[in-house]
Amino acid sequence: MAGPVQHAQMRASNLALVLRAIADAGTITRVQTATATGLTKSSISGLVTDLVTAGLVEETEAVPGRAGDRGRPSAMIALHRGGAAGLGLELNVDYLAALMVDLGGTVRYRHVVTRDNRGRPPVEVLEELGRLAQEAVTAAAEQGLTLAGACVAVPGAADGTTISRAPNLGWADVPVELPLPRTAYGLAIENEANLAALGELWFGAQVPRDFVHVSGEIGIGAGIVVDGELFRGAHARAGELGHVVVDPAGPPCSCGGRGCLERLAGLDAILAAAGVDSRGELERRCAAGEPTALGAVADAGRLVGVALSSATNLLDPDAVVLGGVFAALAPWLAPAVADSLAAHAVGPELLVSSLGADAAVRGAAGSVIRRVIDDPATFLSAQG
Amino acid sequence: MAGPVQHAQMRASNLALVLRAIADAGTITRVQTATATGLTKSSISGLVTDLVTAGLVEETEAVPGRAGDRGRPSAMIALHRGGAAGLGLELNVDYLAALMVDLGGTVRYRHVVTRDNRGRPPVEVLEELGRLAQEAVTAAAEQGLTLAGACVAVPGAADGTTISRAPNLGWADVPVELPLPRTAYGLAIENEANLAALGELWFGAQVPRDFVHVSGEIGIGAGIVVDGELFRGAHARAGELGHVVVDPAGPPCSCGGRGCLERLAGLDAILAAAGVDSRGELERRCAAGEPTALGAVADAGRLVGVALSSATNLLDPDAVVLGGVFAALAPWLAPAVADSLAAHAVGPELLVSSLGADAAVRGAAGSVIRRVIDDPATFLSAQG
DNA sequence: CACTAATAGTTCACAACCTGAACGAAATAC
DNA sequence: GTATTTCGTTCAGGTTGTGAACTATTAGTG
Repeated sequence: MAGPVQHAQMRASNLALVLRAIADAGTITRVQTATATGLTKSSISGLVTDLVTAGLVEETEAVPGRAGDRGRPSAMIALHRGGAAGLGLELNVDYLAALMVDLGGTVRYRHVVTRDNRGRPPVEVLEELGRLAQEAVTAAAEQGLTLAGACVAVPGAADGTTISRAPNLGWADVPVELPLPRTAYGLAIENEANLAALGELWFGAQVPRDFVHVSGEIGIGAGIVVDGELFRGAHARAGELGHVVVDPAGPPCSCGGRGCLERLAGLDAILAAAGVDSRGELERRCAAGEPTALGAVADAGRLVGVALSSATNLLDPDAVVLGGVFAALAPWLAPAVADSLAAHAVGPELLVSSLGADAAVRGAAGSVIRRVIDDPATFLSAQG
Repeated sequence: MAGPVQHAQMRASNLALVLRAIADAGTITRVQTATATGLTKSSISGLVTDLVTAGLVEETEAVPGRAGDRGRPSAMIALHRGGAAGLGLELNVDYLAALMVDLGGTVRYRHVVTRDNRGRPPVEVLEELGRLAQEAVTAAAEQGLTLAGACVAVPGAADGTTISRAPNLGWADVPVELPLPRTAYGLAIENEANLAALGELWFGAQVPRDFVHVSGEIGIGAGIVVDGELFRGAHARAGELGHVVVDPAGPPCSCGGRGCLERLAGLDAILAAAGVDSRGELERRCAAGEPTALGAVADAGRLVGVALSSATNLLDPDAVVLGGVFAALAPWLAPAVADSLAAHAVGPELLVSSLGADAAVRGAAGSVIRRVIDDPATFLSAQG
């Protein structure tokens, strides 16, 4: 599976193990770290020293100690929140965003520019995103943070550092290069629905380690998280919830099939059924208790529930999370989803996203932090 | 994620790496192993020595060499097929089976006893399975093979070494203990559909590393293989293809839902639609071109295709494999499955199981071999 | 206030393992 | 017969985790 295990890999693994133990605990002593990881005190000593000199971990002054107990008081260690930071960028249909989080997951910078990017030349949009990124880099420097890497969320599929296709933007095979300084982990590009799911995992409230995150927009996509990891499938095309068939006799879909969820319960379908032409108007009418609007949303909810019951039967998650437009419509949508989900599948909890539109950028920034925690050795060697 | 990496783990990892390289190559020299694994000649030397003394690897006399080239001829090493063996057992509704494979994947022993186990007391059935196992153990000894472990395939869910529920047998919470000698890996129990998928992966013809294997019987289950590993989900309940909804307005299912695939395309449903009362008779009528039977099978195939298209959209596999009864009915079923699959999803190849009813036992036996290859260190230390 | 007990963290000799270079082995080429 | 080439082993050297000894620091005890 993996490559050869040499001494360097051994060290790298153990550094990651210790850093993760520290991250999970928040604040912890060296001895506690030793018992948590299974390594000895001596090893922890050296590993922690390395992490401290790299600026990833710091000794906190606040020593709550084991008050009332004898013995030398323990030095508490924790992630160094002033050390590394991850830059998340988002290139979406109607906005650009940059967001930076520190090692502890705190948002240190946020800038969103709303503008319709359809029809704009890719180069121009990427240049604007580059300027946003540079402003974020400047802000990082001002705060004394070391940028560990960057990740761009895009509404489509990515392959390496190119956007292979982004249908809603009308883009295909657009290489992404941004004026960023050299960082330990470089630049990554990832689908926006996947990153939103990860954002929910890392920053959302009460989200388990196995769930399906539904990004309801004009299209319907899902990010599948299995045991805290993104599930991508063999060709990185997993999670196409929008084309799960909910009615074999239903209307034809642009994908060539019939009765796809997206065709019947995507935003366009809901708006049409409700007889309105904007998302804001739909929400207003729902809030006002307008029956046609409520009915349209409930109908969509039932179908979403059917699709999610299939997903549940196949993937066996702990929970299903409604995100995107579905999160905004949750007060009227969720009950119908819950009903039809409960009728067809056992088990999964139904949750509503707590992050709103920021989910994907936060997931992007978080993915950088995640890499630092999972592979601190690369960060150390990049520091020199 | 993993535990601490000590010297022993480093060794264990590298032993596995080398053994896998040898297994993948079939026959290979030490130098080739070094380049394949990324370890140095010196390391390979010691690692191979350990594997040879444990009896997992042997030096083959046949030295094809790089004929016509200068230099010392290379000694070829390969898996020692007379060394370790894995015992697969199957406890199913209408038969019991024992099957043994050696390290190279060759079947060294096979014994199937056909008998309806419904209504029999679990103790009695387990005793009979125990006798089958003992006969296999004797056969292993006679062939000079060292039993590395055993795995039992059951038609239901397993938890540790107990069958937590097996609806088609009417069993629940039955602990499984078999009179087996002490082995390196002990006894494992796993769902039959999952093992059938693994059997297909390891022993089937031309099966990719990402696929969904459909076990069509009275119930319909699926084994999901992702990157060569079984996908179990958060509660080991993944792959419930039988309860994917293919018609929200369909008839109620025993699970409480409506329009589940199993209710509409399970063996019982097909037999009812075809107006016959046995699987054999159904196959005869299909072979004879009887329109009602062919229609019933084709209808079921279309629904299976719909469910599989949903699975494909969610899981993004390379292929979909028809197994169990569906494999037997493939000549008449597969075209309908292929049509509806192609209409609703892009990509997956449609394959038919080549192993028949042996898939699960072979998967069970193979899972033991797999453990030997993945973790030879445990085998070494068990050998003493 | 000294002394003991207890706990945290560091240091250092030691062992396990991989590496790299040197070496021995076995064949072909001239 | 000698040089060349390739394979595999051996051994010194380096990196890393371990375990015991040691230092550091505090609370209790008389």
